[in-house]
Parts: sequence; structure tokens; C-alpha cells
Amino acid sequence: MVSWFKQKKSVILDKEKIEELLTRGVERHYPSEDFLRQRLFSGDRLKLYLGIDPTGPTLHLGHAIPLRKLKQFQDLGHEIILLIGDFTARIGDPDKKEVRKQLTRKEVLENAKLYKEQASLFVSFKGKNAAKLMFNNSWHSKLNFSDVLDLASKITVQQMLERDMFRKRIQAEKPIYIHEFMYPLIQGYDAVAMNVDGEVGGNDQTFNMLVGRTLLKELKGKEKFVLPMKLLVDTTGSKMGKTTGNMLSFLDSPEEKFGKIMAWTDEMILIGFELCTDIDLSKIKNRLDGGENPRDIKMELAYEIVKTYHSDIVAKGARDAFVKTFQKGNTPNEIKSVKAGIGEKLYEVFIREEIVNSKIEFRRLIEAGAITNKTDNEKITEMDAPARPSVYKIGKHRFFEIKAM
RNA sequence: GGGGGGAUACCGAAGCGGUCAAACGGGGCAGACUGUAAAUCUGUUGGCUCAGCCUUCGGAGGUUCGAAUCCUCCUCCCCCCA
Repeated sequence: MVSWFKQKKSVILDKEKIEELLTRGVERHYPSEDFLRQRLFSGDRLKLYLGIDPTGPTLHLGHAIPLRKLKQFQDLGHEIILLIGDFTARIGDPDKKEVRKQLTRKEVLENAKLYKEQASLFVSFKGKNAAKLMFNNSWHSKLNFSDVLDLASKITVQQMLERDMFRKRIQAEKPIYIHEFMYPLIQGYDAVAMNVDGEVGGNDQTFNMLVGRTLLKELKGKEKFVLPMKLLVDTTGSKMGKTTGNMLSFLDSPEEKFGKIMAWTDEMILIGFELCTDIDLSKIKNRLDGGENPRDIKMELAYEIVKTYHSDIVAKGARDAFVKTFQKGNTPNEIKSVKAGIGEKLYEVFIREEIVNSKIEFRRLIEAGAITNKTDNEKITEMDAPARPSVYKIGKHRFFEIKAM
């Protein structure tokens, strides 16, 4: 009883903060918003987690959104866990089109290496309410076939088939392997293994998170809340997916991050503020409605986001670089520099440095008038133009400085 | 186990003996327009020693002057029946 009293005291019951937590960026609430509100006001210290599968070498902006939500829970004194899906990543969450290539344990661990460090930009792994880092291989690797059967008996095939990924596969007459089919079950078991009160994640994870909810209810009689977050997408739906390549990576340079955000459509400005900053949304909305140039508001968004990853000064620098390069058409301060030998042709250097893939690709760029020598302010029109020590620009965004060897 | 259908470039999808490096759509890249926006329009999207040549249509053989297209075997997938 004593410890229970202690826990009660450690949780903050700030009404405003709780409402912000319940609404900002949240797509839905399971089982209900009121359920979670009651839990938050009950004074209980809740245990919740965010699971990330280390399928790629770095976190990206999409991960930051639920991480920020996790942070809000942490700030209120709740117990938060960042779960690295080192087991689940090997299977891969089923994709709507193809069977994923299975990763090796080594690849997965390699990917996960920087995750904690990157996640600590948002949640704290230090101090008195430090976030915990867990790995789901530690329990999944111990389950045997009999355990798996017990779990599998809690979910029906019909329930599993509700997953849109599976439906799409079936519709497209593409194979679904049993190990993929079991993915939601495996991921769902995480909630049981950690015996949590809740989970946050992207809206695309709703199905998996709900499987966890079902399992926890079946096995421990516990009502797990599930908080799916809105996804950062443009009006057409899925422009920001990592497959399309324009997702902000944590490892992008500040300038790249700034530029990528500026390339978002205007319709994403408000959702961008909602999901990636703490700024009051009503003010932004008023300004947008008031006819202010969306570009300027987007610049602020880009600045705010870059600031969360780097620092105020760096964000300002990225903004200045953006203005200088794209609004005034100058050369950015920091550009990739490559060496060229005497007598080397421009295409030879570009191919060697993998700036272009082939000679014919270089030719196409020449023919399109896409390559400029910025130092001489001259368009390159000849295939065999020499590689001069100058700054070259390909298209709008790519700058290279060639230096003599 | 039986029967039928299918595997085509980054993805989807035409082609079914020569005119096929392969229509069309999406995505990518580039150009115009702009706010590096978005939308739109245009070009381009295997490689090279570039009016030509080489490699590519699941894999391996074969038929043919000639194959993505026909035949054989293999691998994989889907559907229907049991």
C-alpha cells in the first residue's frame, strides 16, 4: 500500500497538459477517449510503450511523432518504454504488396545501434523518471511452439484478415506467408510480455496495437489503451512515406531537413505544426486563414522542426542557407566537395563520385540543360567538358565543388 | 491429389515469331511556370567506343535466318475442385 501511495504522488494531474496529451496529433482512442482521460486523472502511474522495428539504419520524422507523444506521458510522470523490435524487425510488418525480405539478427542490431541516441532527442533516458529501453527478442526468442499455439488460439483467422494489408494482398492475388500472417500476433505479445497499460504508435500500426489489446485482455484481463497518432501525409495520401524517399531522416543535414520541409505542400503546414511542434495551432490557423503568405509560415515550421533536432543557431543557419540558395539563387555554404585529376572530364568525375550513374545519364542531364558551372555561371553543353575546379549545380538542389587533386 | 491461369524494365500493366530496349499509367530525374512550393505543361527514364553495337522480358536448354513471343525441363506464385 505504501508504494501505491508513492506512485500516486509521482504523477502530475495538470488538466491542460492532460487535454493536450489526449488530443494533439491523436487520430483515435481505444477503447475511448474518456477511458484514457479517467486513467490519466486517476493518479495511477501508467506504463506504456512505443515499439519501433529497426528495419532501417535511422529514425525518421514519422518516428518522431509518437516519440513526442511518449514524451508528454513521461513529463506527466508516467513510465515509458521504448521497445526496439529486434525480433519483429526480422520478419517485417507485412507490406501491402510484397513479402519482405527477412533481415538477419546482425542487420537488425546494426540498424538499432543509433536508435536510442536519436530517440533521446525526444524522450529522456536519464533522471528520475528515465525512459526504459527494451528489446523484444529477449522474450520472443524464448517462446516455443507450444507457447505460440496458445497465443494463436486467442485470435481468429477472420480477425487477422481484417488487416488491410492482408486484404490488399488477397485482392491482388499475392502470396501471404504464415510467418507474415503471424506478425500482428507476435507484435501484440509485446504488450503482454511487458504488461503495459497502454501503447502509442502511428495510425498505420492500429491493427497490430489492437491485437496487443486483445491479447492483454484475454491473458491478463487488462484494458490496454491504444493511442494511434495521425500520420504526416499530404492531401493525396501517401507522399511522405519512407519508400518515396522524401521522409526526413534524423541523419539529414539541417539544410536538407529545412529544404525537405519547404517542399511540402501548403496543405501540410497545419498538420506539420500539430505533429512536429508544440506551437499553438489556433494562431497558425488564424494566420493561414488571414491570407499570410504560406511560404513564410512554412519557413517558421521548417525552422521549428530543425531546431528540435539541432539547435536554435543551427536552425537559423539552415534558414539563412535556404534563403541564400533558393530565394536569392546563390551557392550554399557547405557543399559536397570532390577531387578531380588533371585532364579529367566532368562526366568521369561525376561517375566516379556516383553523382550520376552512367555516362548516358550525364548526357541526358546535358541535353536537358541541367548542369551549370556556378563559378563561371555557364551552362555545360558539351559531353566532354573538362572537370574544372569550380562549383557545379545539377538541377535545382544538387551542388558540388570540384577541387584539383 | 486433379484442373486452369500467371511470372515483362523501379512499381503496375500491354505485347504473344521479325517493324521490341519493349505501348500505356504511376514513380524517379530534368526543363518551363513558381514560393526549391503544390497543381499544371514538356522532355526523359538499360548500357556503350552511340546513324551502330552489347545486355535485358522467372531460370536452363531447344526449334528458327530471326524468340519477350513457339517447344522441353526446372523454380516460384495465384485461382478452382478434392
